[in-house]
Amino acid sequence: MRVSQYFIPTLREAPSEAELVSHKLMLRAGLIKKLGSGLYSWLPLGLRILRKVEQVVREEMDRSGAVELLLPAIQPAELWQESGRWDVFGPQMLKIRDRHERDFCFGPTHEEVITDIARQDVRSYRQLPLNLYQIQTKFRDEIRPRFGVMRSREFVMKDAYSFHTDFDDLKREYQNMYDAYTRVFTRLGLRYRSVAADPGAIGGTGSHEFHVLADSGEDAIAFCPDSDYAANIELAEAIAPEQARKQPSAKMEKTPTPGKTTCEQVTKMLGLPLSQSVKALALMNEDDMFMLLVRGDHHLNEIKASKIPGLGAFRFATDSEIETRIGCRPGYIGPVGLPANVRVIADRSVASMSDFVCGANEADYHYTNVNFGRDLDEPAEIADIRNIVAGDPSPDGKGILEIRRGIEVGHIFQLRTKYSEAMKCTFLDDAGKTRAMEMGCYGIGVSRIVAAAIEQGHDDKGIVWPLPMAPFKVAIAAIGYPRSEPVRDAANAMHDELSDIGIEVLLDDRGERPGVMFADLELIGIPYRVTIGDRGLKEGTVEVQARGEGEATKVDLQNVVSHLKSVLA
RNA sequence: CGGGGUGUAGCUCAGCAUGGUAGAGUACUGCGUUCGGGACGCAGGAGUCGGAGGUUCGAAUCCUCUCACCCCGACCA
Repeated sequence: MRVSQYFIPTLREAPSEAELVSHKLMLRAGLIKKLGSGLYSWLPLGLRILRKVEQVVREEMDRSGAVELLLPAIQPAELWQESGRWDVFGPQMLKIRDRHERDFCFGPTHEEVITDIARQDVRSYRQLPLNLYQIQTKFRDEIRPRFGVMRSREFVMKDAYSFHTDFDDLKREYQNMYDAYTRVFTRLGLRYRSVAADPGAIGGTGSHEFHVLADSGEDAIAFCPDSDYAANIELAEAIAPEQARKQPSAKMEKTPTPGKTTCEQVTKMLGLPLSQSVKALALMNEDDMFMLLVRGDHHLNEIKASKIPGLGAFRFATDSEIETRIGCRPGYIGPVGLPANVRVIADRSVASMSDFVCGANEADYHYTNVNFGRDLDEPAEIADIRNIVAGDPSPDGKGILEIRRGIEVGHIFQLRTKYSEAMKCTFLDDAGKTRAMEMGCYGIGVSRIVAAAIEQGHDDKGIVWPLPMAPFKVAIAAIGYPRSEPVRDAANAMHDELSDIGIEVLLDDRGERPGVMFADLELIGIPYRVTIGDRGLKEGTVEVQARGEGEATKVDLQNVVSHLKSVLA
C-alpha cells in the first residue's frame, strides 16, 4: 500500500473531547472518527486493525470447534418479551419501530435470537452440543459513553452461544472457551488476566472475565500472586478477620464532634486511626430502611449488598428519610440506640471490632469506645459487604491479595437453562424425554481490544502495536521519493517484493520531509520502519528501525527483505 | 438521570467582564527556496461564532429558551 493512495488523516493535536491516551491516539492516528456520542467511524487504518483482532478471534473460535454464523442486528420485540427482558433490559436497549408500528430493538446481545434458532432446529440430543458464534456490531445505549471505542454505544463484539444436553457438558465447553480465550489474548500479545466475575444482568451461574491490565482500566481486579486466585473486586470475597474480637478496654463515651460528618474528619479530630471507626450507610428498599456498617477505611460493595436476602434492589436513603426514621441528620448516624425498624447489617470486619467510634444518632456527637454486646446488641446480621483492599488475605488462604486495574475485554458465562426454559428451547434426550438445553455464552469486545492494546502499548510518540495487531508490519520511509530516482526505484522494488511474500507494507511515497514521515509512522505505530535515502543508497544500505526500540541498524539493500522476513517470522 | 463544564476555520484555541470590520497557530491550495527528525518566504481559500428568540442603531459578546458534546456517579464487551 502506498500512503499517497491511502487515507490516513493524522492529527497533530488530539481533539479536546479525548481524555484517555488510547482515545487521543486513535483520533490522532486517523484510526477512528467520531460521528456522535458513542458512535465512531472506523477509518481504513483502524479497520485494518479491527480486522486483525477479528481474525485472531475467528481462528481461535474455529479451532475450538465453534461455528460462525451471522444474526440480524435488528430483532423483533416479541422474542424479548418472551424471555422477559424487553422491560428488564431498560433504556440501555435501543428500541425502534417500523412502518407498521411494530416494536424492534437494535440488538444489544443475541441470546434470544440464537435460542429461537436452537429451539426450532435442534430437536435431538444427537445434534448437541453446539456452539454458534458471530462477530457483529452491537448497540447499547450506554448511560454515559466515553473513552472513544472503549465504551461506545455501537461496538463490535464476538458473541458465542453454546447448547448442551447437561450441565457437565456445559462445564466442559465453558472450559473449552476459557482455553480459546486464553489463546486469543495470548496471540494478540496482550498482558491480561482472567478473573472470577459476577454474572450480572446476563444471568446464570459461573462466570469469568478476561481483563487487559492497564492503569486506566475501569475495573479493579484482585489477585493473589502466590496462587491462582483472581476475581473482579465486585466479587472478591473479604474473609472474616482471623483474630478474635478484643475485650472492651474503656467505657463508651459520647464525644462532641461538631461539623465532623465523615469518618476521616472524626478520627482525625480524635487522633485515632481511620480503621477504628465504623461507617453507617442508610439504605432503602421498597419499604424498609437498612443500616449497613463497614469499617471507616473500607468501602461498601453494592453488588455484594444487593445479594443480601431481604435487601435486594436498594438505593441510598435520602436525607429526609434518614431524619424521619432515625431522628438525626446524616453524618452522625450509628448503630447505637437505633429504632427497631432499622435492620442492621454489619460487615465481617466490623463484627470483630472493639472500642470503635461511630455516630451517636445526635447531631454533632459521636460515640467512642463502643463495643458490641455491651453498648449495643451483637449485630443481627453479619455479611461480607465491603470491597476488598490490597493486603487482605486471599480467600483461598494462600497469600495476600493485590489489586490491579483492568479493562474487561472478554466475559464467559454459564447461563444454564435461564433462557432455554423461558423460551422453551428443549430437546429429546436419549430416553425420549423433553428437557431444556443447558446454555453458555461467551463474549469478546473486539473493538474494545483495539483501544485496550493502545492503553498497554504506547509511548510519547504514539502507538506501539503488538505485532499481531499492527495494520502494516513494515513502513518504508522513502526520503525524497518524487525527486530521487534511485530512492524511488529502491522503495518501489522493496514494496513489491515485501508484498509478494505476504508482508504487509506501507510505502510513504508522499515526498514529505523525513521528520514528517517519521512522526506519522511512529504515531500510527508500524512495527518496523525502513528508511531509504540517497545518502544510504550511495553505499548500498538502508536503515531498519524497530518501533519502540533504540537505534536504527544499517542493512545492505539486498538483504533487507530477508532481514525483515526473519525478524517478522 | 443527578452534579460540573464547553460550544468561534478540519484540529488546538484567543476574542466575550466594558456590544462597533471575526482572529492566531496548525492543517489546506499556489509559487519559490529547502530536503535524514514535524522547514522557510510570499500569496491564497476556508467560519450561518451550536440553534432559536429577545434587548439594541448595532450582538460571537448582554438576556431567555433550546440542542450538542465533554468530565464526575449507577450500567457493561
